[in-house]
Amino acid sequence: MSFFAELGLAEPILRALETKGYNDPTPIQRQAIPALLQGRDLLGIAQTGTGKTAAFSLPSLHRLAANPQPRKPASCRMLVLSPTRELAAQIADNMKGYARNLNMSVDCVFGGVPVGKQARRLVPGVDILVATPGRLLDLIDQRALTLGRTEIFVLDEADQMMDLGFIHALKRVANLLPKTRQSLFFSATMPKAIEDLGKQFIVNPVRVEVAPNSTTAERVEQYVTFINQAEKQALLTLRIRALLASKELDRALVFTRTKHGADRVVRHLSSAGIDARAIHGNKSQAQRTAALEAFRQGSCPVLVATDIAARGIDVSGVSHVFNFELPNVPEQYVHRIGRTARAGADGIAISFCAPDEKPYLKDIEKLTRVKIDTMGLPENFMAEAAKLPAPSRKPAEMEQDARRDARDARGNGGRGAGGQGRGGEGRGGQNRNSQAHGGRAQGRDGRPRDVSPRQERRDGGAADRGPVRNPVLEATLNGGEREDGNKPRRFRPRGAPGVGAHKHKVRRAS
DNA sequence: AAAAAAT
Repeated sequence: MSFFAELGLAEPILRALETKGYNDPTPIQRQAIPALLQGRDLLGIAQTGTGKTAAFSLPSLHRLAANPQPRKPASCRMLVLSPTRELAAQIADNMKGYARNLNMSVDCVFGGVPVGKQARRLVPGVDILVATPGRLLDLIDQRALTLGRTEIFVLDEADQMMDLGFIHALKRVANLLPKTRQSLFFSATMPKAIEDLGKQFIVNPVRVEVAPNSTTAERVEQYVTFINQAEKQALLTLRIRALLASKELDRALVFTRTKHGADRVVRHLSSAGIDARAIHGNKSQAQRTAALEAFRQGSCPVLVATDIAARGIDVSGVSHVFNFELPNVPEQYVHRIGRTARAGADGIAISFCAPDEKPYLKDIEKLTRVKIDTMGLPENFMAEAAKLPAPSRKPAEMEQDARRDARDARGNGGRGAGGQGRGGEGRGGQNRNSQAHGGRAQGRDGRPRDVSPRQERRDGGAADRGPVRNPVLEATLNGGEREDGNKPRRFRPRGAPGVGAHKHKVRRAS
């Protein structure tokens, strides 16, 4: 008999766990499951890779199954929100596994794919719905879904979901949920200010914390190499080449600060003969899915990502995490390196730190209370670097596209309608390129774009950036206080000159 | 300052 049985989980759930080969509950599961079975609200803080998904899934499934309800049209009994599409899909997959012996439907909805099919699937209602915020609200606005019968509300990566960019959507969703419900918030990091903000969504929560706030996974060996920005690319290429040659590297995840940066790194690695793919928010959903899948399956050993992949993504065999640039939010470092050393494995995290990034490194070391060891440059670095081939040039037309996009994002917001429908409904995952080049999304000059959802995203962003970024409005929403603990930022219209002099002081008051 | 998330 498994130790999960002692927690009081129902037999069909125990059998599903057996199938998966799970015997021992992790610490967060051991602490969270009894409280959740009682119906308590919960604030769960745990390192990555500690089984958070099961911690909220198992007791929730148990409670839903213990109180069976006929399915109600356009409603869900349990709602799970995730900050990225990939994470939502992963959570839904896991939950389907846990629910396999129960008569319980699990569905997942997110943007970047046709909405029609999703809306139709919701017509009879589902038991468990995993979603990203934008598409969820879209479906609600279309009357494809109501939340009036939702019994359990789960917020994964809760700290990120309460960040400026998400808080609006979150508040809307929370207002649509019944007052009496069970709410569960999970995250690996939970800054105090965010935790306070969360209290308006959650009632007298049990607080479960299995590791000190913001600690990094123990089994990750962490290193930092001090290097100029201009030399980072050569260093990354040489390091990965050597690690691949010596078979030390199974899979490597490389984090960059920007989407363009991720593409640039991929071009450099590719021209050096290293198979790498990029995943970031400017890629079409099909490209994102394909890149992650190739990385999972092992056909592509190097995935270059923005922070889109920093959280939650669970790929086994990630032996190395490279921080090509250091994250400026120190919590993000914890999430990033948590992509390695998952489920008992070891991992190595190597960060490249340019002179101007040293303050970030300091913040990270302060947060994690770890002094990160220095890793020197490889032997003959300069000579070896000089031998590397020049990267394939980014096509000039892409540069033009980028400039035009920037202009569009500043100016007219009125494109929206052009991006409709593009015949995607029946189409499966692959071959989405032809779609991007097909029905829609040519530039104004009619040239097809490399990436389909970008333009819409930009416009949408421009349209709602004003209110979301407005600290005055934020303060109002938060009851008169800036909840993030930062000094209010001055609202500045796009394109207006900034206040660069404060750059460093603003970042961290304490 | 960047990234993510709807069309």
